[in-house]
Amino acid sequence: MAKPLRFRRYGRRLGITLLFAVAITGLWQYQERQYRDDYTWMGVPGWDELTPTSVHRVLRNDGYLVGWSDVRIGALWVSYQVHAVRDRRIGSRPGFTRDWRTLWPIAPDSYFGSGYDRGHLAPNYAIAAVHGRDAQVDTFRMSNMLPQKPALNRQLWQRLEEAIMDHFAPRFTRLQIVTGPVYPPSFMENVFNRVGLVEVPAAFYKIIVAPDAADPKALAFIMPQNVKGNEPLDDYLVSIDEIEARTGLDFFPDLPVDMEDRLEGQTRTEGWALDAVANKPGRFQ
DNA sequence: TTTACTGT
Repeated sequence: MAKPLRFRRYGRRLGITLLFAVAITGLWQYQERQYRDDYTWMGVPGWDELTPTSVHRVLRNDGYLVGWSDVRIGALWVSYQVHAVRDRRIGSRPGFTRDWRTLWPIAPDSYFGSGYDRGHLAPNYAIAAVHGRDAQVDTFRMSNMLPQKPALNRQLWQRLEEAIMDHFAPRFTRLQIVTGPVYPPSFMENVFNRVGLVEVPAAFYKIIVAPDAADPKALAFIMPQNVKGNEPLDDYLVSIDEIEARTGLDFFPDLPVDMEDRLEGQTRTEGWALDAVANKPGRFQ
């Protein structure tokens, strides 16, 4: 007699729990889709082949998404959008913070004494100017940092980020940016090349897309760690296909096939006026 | 000030 009653009660509790789970999952997925639409174009980056070094999970932030790898112990990509802004003032630089979602202990002081900078993937200035203070604070999470040589971080890379906001963004309604690391071909040969737990990339890529142009345009760069900093930006132009080959990632997976070749298979610079900024000196010399 | 960071 007691048994069926207990079972009924248990069943009701299970039903309520399930209902909650469905509701919360639905809400979460709705929010997830919202984020993906706001921060990506033609789909979230994925992987071509299921290998340990290409698997990642998505961390959502205010203003940008991170594809986080628990094998590299670092981001494989960040995705965000920018547009030209009239008010160029931003808040002061917030402090670096731990990101508990990574589970790996990566502290703000983990890079101290390594000779590497804590290089932003989603940049402080652009995210702050376009998406506001909360988003700016999120860019200082350690999950958004990778070890970057000072000459690259403070000069060549900084010049590219400045060109995006000052020169490219005003030419189009909005830009979709995807940026991240390029690792050496052999995982085992680089496996102990780490700052703390974070694997040191050999180079960094940045993809810039103007999606709303009548004929969508893309620019892509790969910049190695060892640069002087004053090189012309266009020395590092590549196709998106080359970045896909060197990272194992698949960018803009929802692109129609005919557009894919034009956008990803070639390096086309017309419409960007790259010459006007390629040799512009950096702010920090 | 308005674009990086550094055992500040």
